[in-house]
Amino acid sequence: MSSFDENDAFEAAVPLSQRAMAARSAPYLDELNPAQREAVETLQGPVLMLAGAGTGKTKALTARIAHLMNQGVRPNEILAVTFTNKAAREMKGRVGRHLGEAVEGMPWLGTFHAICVKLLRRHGELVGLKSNFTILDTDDQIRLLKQLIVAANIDDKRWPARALASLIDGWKNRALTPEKVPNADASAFDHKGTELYAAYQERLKTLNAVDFGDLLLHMVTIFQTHGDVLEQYQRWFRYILVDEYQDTNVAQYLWLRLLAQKHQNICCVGDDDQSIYGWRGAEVGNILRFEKDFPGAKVVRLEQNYRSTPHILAAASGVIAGNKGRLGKTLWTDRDDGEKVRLIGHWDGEEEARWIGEEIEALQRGTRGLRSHELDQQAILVRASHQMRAFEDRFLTIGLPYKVIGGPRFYERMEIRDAMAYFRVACSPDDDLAFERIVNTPKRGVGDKALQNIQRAARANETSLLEAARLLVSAGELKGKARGAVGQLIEGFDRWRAAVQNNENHIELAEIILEESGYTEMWQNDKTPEAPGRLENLKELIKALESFENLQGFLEHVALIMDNEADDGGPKVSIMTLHAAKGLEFPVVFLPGWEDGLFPSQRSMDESGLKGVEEERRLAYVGITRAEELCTISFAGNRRIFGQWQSALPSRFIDELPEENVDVLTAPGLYGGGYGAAAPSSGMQERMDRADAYNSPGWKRMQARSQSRQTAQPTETKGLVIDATAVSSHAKGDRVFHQKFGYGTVMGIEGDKLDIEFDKAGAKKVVARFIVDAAKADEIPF
DNA sequence: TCCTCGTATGGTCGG
DNA sequence: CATACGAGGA
Repeated sequence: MSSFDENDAFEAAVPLSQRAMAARSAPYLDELNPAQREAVETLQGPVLMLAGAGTGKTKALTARIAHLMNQGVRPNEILAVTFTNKAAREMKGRVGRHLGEAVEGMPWLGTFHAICVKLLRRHGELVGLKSNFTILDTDDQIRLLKQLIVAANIDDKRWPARALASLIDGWKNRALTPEKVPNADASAFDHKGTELYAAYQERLKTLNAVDFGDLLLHMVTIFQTHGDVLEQYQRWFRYILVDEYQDTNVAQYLWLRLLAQKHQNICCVGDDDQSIYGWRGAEVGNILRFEKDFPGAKVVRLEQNYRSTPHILAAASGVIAGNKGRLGKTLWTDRDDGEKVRLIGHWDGEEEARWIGEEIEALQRGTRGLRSHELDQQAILVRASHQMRAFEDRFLTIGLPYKVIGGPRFYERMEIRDAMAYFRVACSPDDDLAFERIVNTPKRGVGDKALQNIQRAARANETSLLEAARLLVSAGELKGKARGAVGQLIEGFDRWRAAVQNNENHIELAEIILEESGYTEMWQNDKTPEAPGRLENLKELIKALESFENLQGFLEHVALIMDNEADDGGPKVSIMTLHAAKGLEFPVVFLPGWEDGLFPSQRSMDESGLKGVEEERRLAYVGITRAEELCTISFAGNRRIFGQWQSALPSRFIDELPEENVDVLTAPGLYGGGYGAAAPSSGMQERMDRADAYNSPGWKRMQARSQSRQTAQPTETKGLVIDATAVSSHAKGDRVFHQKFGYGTVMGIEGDKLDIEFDKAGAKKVVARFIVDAAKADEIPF
């Protein structure tokens, strides 16, 4: 990453300040280029570090922290905020390495949300919260809102809770409490929006709960209304660092400004070209306006890119140039040219997945005339998570190891949420939402009626649901089956709660809770194919408890951290969304699905027009700049969406790739031409012209085949002839063996694919020719 | 109260 | 295509 020549040149050309001289021996400074060094050494006053993709931003940030400490600043005087847990973790690790010791000493390095939780636990009473408030996730939030909508006699079909949730989130992102919602928004949600918002906040208060947006909103409110508290922290946090500043929303911006007002020692790092979170309230305006907000701010541009080849860089720059109102940076690199960005069109999404799979294997073996790359050096970045399926299907059938990053989250699985609900009630008995979730899970004969009874009693006596249930049980007001079962459940919670308070071993306790409540048993008795997997997940959950001191600590962690990173064994190809890829880099990157409507996404364009397209374009920029050596963009002419075949045109962003940095590939034998062959000798603009493509013979042929494929029963798919005997040689219930997944039982047959419940790997769909009878498994020399 | 089946309906992106 | 929900029967 670094070059000594550079530093020599710098030292010769630029007179060093005394401080720099004094710190000259510090190794973290020697590794920096001039711009990075300036950003690191300007400790006093506001600094905006405009850091392009791959310009060593994290390095500069961590060096700055190290430098602060070197100058005698204590770790707890530094407030360092990031957006994602991933970024926080990485920074912790890097700072730790700089200092050569544990970073326990940096208590205020974390995400906005994590830091706000910490503050709110201390000062929550100023907004009516007890310090043990619970944090609702999106699911809880929606269910709560739905209750309120129904209670207000509004048709929740026409006015869905989801819509209300995003409306309220939007207000919270803009730091608007119910009283502050502008009149212009009064007509929102059938003119009931503001009213429902206020009701929701009230409800949260009585539940002693907050949602994600509240974490910021409440802290801003406290800072604005309690000068003494604000001042305390202004004095405390002498130095503030903010990562990904382009992604801050208004509430976060206000929060930062309030804290930095006094000493103005704030260093914001960001890249306006990588602002991709507008949909959740991010305001690029915050970064564009920095110099106005903090007069006298020093702006440092990091423009030397250490990550990508010139072709990749130029392609990315070409695309992003289409955006207006940028701060503007000119990225450069001294690396060798390398490969051009590769562009290829496919017949449909499955072809695309097949081609990419083969390409990945070829690159792994090094048979493309290119450097060979292990699987963990390669990544597929998609726009929308549903695109991942095609790749998973394909990779499963060819046995290509992959991992999905940020896929369906572990903690969002039903069984995990259920188990967590038990833990939540055990820790805080008035967590009504959690109680409601599990009071009839497993089935205890508590139906709608019984639950309504409990809720009525809770309202009448102003108690939690648990206490209300206790009353009803002892008063004998619950009927038959429910009575004994609920009584038993309450006894259980009393016991478990006592155990929590006695600080008994929380891991054993968790197991006991799941055992005694009958929850584990419920899944053991369940005969659906998912059940074993769910039990497995529960074990996983128990294992996760090991790294925490107690249940409360664990619950807090889970509320804020939702990523799962169970990673076992060998190298794997990564599949993730473009959003999840921000901040990462890979030698080899595939960018599939560049079709208008998918990318840029139709929805984004419909909802936000030009602004939407610009954000999508930044997403394209982020995608391309993830690649170090080889970047391959592809699109498919046809894709099935909702089970319907739909044809699409290549993305407009493809037109924006500079011709001289792109190699147009043709996929041999796919559809005898198509885009690549339409006009091989002319320039790329023409070759890739969307109107031309639409009228080209290749396109027509694609259309025609698209029609026939909808109805036809193709005997040939994906260029491979299906072996009829392979299909018929397995029957439902057969024991079979698969090289990668091991032994399993055939649950169903669908053409050439078999639904198999593997003993170890769970339910999978696998092509028949990869399967042998279990009895014959030993004979096969794998 | 529970369970099953049918229908409708919807799919960015995350702390 | 997948899931979510409502209606209806056990």
